[in-house]
Amino acid sequence: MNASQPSISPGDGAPAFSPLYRQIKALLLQSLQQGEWKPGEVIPSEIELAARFRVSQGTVRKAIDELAADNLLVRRQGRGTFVATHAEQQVQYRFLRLQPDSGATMAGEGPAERDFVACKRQRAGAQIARALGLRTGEQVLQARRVLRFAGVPTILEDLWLPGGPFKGLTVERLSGYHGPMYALFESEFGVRMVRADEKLRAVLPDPQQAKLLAVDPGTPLLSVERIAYTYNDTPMELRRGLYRTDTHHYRNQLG
Amino acid sequence: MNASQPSISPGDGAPAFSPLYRQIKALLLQSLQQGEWKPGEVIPSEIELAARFRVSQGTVRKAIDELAADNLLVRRQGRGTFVATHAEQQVQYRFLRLQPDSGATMAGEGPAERDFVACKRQRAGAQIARALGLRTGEQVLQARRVLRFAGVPTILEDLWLPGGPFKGLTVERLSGYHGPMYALFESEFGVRMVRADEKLRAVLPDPQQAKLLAVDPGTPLLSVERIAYTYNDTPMELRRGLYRTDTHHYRNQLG
DNA sequence: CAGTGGTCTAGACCACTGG
DNA sequence: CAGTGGTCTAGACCACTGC
Repeated sequence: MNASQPSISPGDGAPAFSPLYRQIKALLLQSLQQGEWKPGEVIPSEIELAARFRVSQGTVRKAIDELAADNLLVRRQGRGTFVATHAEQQVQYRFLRLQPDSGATMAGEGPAERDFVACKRQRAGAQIARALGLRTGEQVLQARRVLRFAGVPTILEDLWLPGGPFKGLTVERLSGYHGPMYALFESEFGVRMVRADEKLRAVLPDPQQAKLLAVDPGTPLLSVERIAYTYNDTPMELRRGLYRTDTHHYRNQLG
Repeated sequence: MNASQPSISPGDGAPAFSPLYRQIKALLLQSLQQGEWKPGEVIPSEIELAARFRVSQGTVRKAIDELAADNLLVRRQGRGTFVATHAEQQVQYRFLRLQPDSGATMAGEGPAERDFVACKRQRAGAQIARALGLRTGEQVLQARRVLRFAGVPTILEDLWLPGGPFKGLTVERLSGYHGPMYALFESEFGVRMVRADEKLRAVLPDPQQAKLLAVDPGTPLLSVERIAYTYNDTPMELRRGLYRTDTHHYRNQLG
């Protein structure tokens, strides 16, 4: 990497030109992905990184700015720049948009009570395999749980994880852990969820689902299908949730 | 405004210190809000603005960067910086997250067919008034429409607008306009919607709603309540939508 | 070719944190 | 008080647009 020589690749498909700070960003991403710095840890100071990449501090700064905007890094003035993590109280339910209809925050209701109904190995069907980027028949872990708030069952979730990265995950491990599930994935399996896509629908529960949520089978429920991704847009989790929306709602901000 | 003299206000409530570029940002926002530059128009170049505010180009740049991140401005290299608008083909359905289950984009289905069922003046009830920041009994406009895609009724929307800013809006005006409704609001009433909050629920339609959407009354539908805001976090529209999710889904990206 | 935004640098100084 | 990120400046040069 040389300041006066950004590596241009003319004739490329899409980006005929990549500015230096994006190349630095890519290198930082690579370090994150390879675990050089773990979630929650500090990364080297801007000055150190500038020296390492033989680039000005301003260029490193711009690369870090983008990674911070992507929620991969967190800047803290006077302290340093940290690798983002799901294991912090402040951002407990980072990917959960369900809120009680009363103004109260989700955390305000106290931590959810979690009951894991199952956790078992399976061979991936075509649909699951496609969502997780696996081949049909590869091993996946499947788990089901119910979340209760103030004693009321509110969310029923099924989730599928690729068997390889999550080898050794058991229902005991899941049940015994208190804190965000994605924090467990980080610390125990080195898998950090970076972003997710959700598809929402209104549906009616089947009898078993209705029973688990303690609602009448005619109650409309919000179906939330989520695919969560690690670095590099690699899908690492498929989750299908059923949310009760009689006392809660799904909140979304459009900018 | 002076480069060497950022106006610090010690003893303030929250921000004991406001950097220069944020003060510039506030001034630019004020100009946008007062209509000095209208949606779709170019704003002065960075160099001009730097001279006007007696600040370096870099400082103006950072202010504009934030406004662009907020989708209030759009930068176009080689051309200039423009005031964002809803009247552009590229971002036709900026606030509509419903997509057909097939990979196709919404626009790919061709423009929606719109039928306005009603548009009338009302006195705001307590709920509507609160959502729009009005007093109970103030005049509001209420409209209802059905959106069809490929002939299939898919969305039923009720919307409420404050009577003051939207004086003169009629069902003819709405029906005769082709293009995003928010673009009409910009050009005809000088109201630019900047952001919106949505609350989603799964519900069952009442008989009238079911009839308008041509579905069985037992069909679960996605209820989307939206409050849209102009500059300054002023609410300017309440919208209640019912979406069919048998052929479409609501897509959300979590970062 | 002039004008615009985009990148990169170097250096000075400020605000915040922790020992 | 040393070290970190945050702000601001000034100047050089690059990439893109339109005339």
